[in-house]
Amino acid sequence: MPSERPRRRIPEATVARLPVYLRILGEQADLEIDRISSDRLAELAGVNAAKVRKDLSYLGSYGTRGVGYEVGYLVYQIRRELGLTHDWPVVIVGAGNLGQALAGYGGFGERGYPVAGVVDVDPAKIGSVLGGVRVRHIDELAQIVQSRRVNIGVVATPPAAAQDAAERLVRAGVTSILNFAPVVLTVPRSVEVRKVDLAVELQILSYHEQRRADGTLRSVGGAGATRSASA
Amino acid sequence: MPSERPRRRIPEATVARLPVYLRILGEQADLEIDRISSDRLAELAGVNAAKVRKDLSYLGSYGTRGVGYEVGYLVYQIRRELGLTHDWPVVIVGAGNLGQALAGYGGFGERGYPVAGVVDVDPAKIGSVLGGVRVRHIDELAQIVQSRRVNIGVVATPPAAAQDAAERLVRAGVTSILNFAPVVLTVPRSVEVRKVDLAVELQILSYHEQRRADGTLRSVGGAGATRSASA
DNA sequence: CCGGCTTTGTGAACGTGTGCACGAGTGCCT
DNA sequence: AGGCACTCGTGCACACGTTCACAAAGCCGG
Repeated sequence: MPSERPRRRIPEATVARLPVYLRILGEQADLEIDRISSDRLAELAGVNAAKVRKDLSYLGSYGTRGVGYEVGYLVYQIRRELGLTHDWPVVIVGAGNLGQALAGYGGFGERGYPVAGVVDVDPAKIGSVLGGVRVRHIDELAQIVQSRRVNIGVVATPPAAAQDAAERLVRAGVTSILNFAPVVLTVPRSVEVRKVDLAVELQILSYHEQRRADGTLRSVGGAGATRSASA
Repeated sequence: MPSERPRRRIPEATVARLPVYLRILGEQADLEIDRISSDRLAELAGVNAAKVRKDLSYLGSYGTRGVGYEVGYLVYQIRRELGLTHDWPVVIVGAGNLGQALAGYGGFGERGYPVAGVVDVDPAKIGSVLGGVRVRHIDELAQIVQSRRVNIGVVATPPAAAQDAAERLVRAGVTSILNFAPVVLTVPRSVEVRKVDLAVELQILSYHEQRRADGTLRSVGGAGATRSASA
């Protein structure tokens, strides 16, 4: 087993697909399938086979021509590349509707992202327990981040409080933020931000519905072959 | 006021940014600001000014050289392009943790996406009320979709049930799906799917953290100028 | 051991998205 | 009225991402 790390830069688009491959490969492993072709993986992931091969080639993880890829090895490689060889504790800011749902979700910890803490400004919320974690005051944020070595923060506050939450996270030492609030966060360049915005997703869908409606001189019965769809 | 609709095809990347512009413009309108330059809008949206101008040019909505854009008119144009001139009722499949959070969220209806119904397979959940909507059995899905003219479905089921949920939605006549389950849905080409996947987002963040850690011969104190970050 | 079948890895072409730079209008001030 | 400062709209070049197509490489049966 080669311990080489080619360490080439992996394109963002590829990074975004690796988690999907990883999940599928895990499912295949559970089914005791230990070899898979790019064609099959592409089908399961809903993408083009050439794309799969090119994506995997960035890992330096070689498949075997004429045979395919070894599932277990691929899982190992992708996990390493995504930094999933150890846990990444996260801290959630905001114990409202969303914060509660996230903390109670449970899928966090199982997937390697244990909730190191939940904080809020509202004294009424402090002390209540969400998913096994007690809600603490936001002033304790820095202490939590440092003692638990947290790198990833989740912003689950109302829009008006999100920028402040982000700034506190950054000051506490967090370097990656997952933002659920519908606002554009301003942070230092060195901090990575990803946004999950329900309203944006719905509006993109309604744009397409709208377009569809405009051209509604066309067919009524939904024709079209079946295909796989990802994000 | 020109009633022309240039109706050019708008690039996907632009479509994904229009909702962000729209939200910002709405905030500006609330502040009684009725004119805005591409520079200012770019700053607030965390993007390049040229990109803003190019994006807006697809709308055919013209700004005024030397002055900027009229906020109200821009809002009107973007809303129309995104199909926000009328409500888009949505139906939620799955009344578990996530489905409950979504239905109870409230932000749906306010933003033009009223919850026309919530359905589940579990008899124990049926009848309970979420966000003013009673949970009904999944067999009533088609009836809800047709009577309420629903085009958009939300999949909030466990992974194993997601494909079935999607198929039922499609059969009922839904043409756009917002998928929260971590699976790749297979649907007819004519159906638009968007995915929101927490695990994927976290894994992308940890990839970057991982990379950061690899190169950790570099600075420790987080340097770097402040900038805006979007999705 | 050879020939045929399979599947990878990747060069090259194409399409999409980004950002600069500048011409072309517009409004304001003198 | 003329000049100046400002800001839009867009042509162009470049970067990034996707897909095709095929040579290279491995496996298997005879």
